[in-house]
Amino acid sequence: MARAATTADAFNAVAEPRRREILDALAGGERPVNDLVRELGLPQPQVSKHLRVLREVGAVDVRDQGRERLYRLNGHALKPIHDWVKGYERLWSERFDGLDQVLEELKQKEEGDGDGK
Amino acid sequence: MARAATTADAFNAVAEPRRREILDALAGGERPVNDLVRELGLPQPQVSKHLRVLREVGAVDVRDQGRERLYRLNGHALKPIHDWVKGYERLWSERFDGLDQVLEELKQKEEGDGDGK
DNA sequence: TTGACATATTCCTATATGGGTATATGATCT
DNA sequence: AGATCATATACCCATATAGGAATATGTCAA
Repeated sequence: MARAATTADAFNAVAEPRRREILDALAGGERPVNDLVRELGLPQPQVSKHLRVLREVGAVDVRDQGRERLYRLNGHALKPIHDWVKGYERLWSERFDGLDQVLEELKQKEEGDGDGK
Repeated sequence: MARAATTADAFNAVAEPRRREILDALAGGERPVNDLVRELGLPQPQVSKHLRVLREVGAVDVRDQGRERLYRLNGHALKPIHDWVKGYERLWSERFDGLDQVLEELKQKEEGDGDGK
C-alpha cells in the first residue's frame, strides 16, 4: 500500500507546509481564494487543491458569496493533533519543572473541568 | 514533485499512525525493537523501517546493548508540532472561555518565562 | 564453528502525491 | 448574449511511499 491519503486525517493534511500556511492565513478570519493566492504567492490552482484537502478533513468550511468562495478556518479538526502532541509537552516545557508546577497544573485542570462551557 | 519525504520533518514522520503508536509505546521508556514488534503486532521489518524514519527526524535515539538495540523517545522533535497547533487551542478549549481566563493564562506564561529552569 | 537470536536492509509493487499548464464551471456586468 | 472575473477540475509527470517477502548483518551461546 502507498502512503495514506492526505485527506485521510488532519495529521496527513497538515503535513504539507503550504496547507499549514493556509490555515494560519485563515486564522485572521474568512477569506476568498484570491486573497490567499496573493498572500502565499502560489498559483491559484494549487491553492484550490490545498483548500480541497483541508475541506475534506474538515479543517476549513466554505461559503459562497457572489462569485467568490469564502473559506473559514475550522479549528476543531486540529484538536486530535493537539491532544496527541500535548502528551509530550512535559518533555521540553519549562512549565513542567518541579513537582509544585505539576500539581498546580492539575489543580487548574480540575477547575477548568468543573465549571464547564 | 511528489509528496515531501516522510523524513522531511516531524509533521510528515508523525502523519503515519503506526509511527505515533511507536512513539507512544516509547513514552514509557527505552525499549528494544522486538518489544515494539510484540506490542504493536507488526512485522519486524516494518517496525525497523518506521524506527528509521523516526530516527531521521530526531524523534528517537538508539543505543546498542548486546544484540539488542534500545530505542528511546526524544520528545524535542515534536515541539514544532506542538508549537504550531497550540496556536489553535483556543478554538476548542474551554480554558479559553472568558477574558479573565485569557488574562490568567497570560499571567502564568509570564511567571513561567520569568523564572526559567 | 555452528547455530540461534535480534535487527536492518533490499527488492518489489500499487498508489497517491504536488507541481505545472490548460481548461471547465459559475457568477457578474455591459 | 458576450466578456470578464473567481474558482475548480483535468491531465501529465516524477517521486516516495507502506507493505510484503526474502535476505543480510551482527551478536551471543554451545
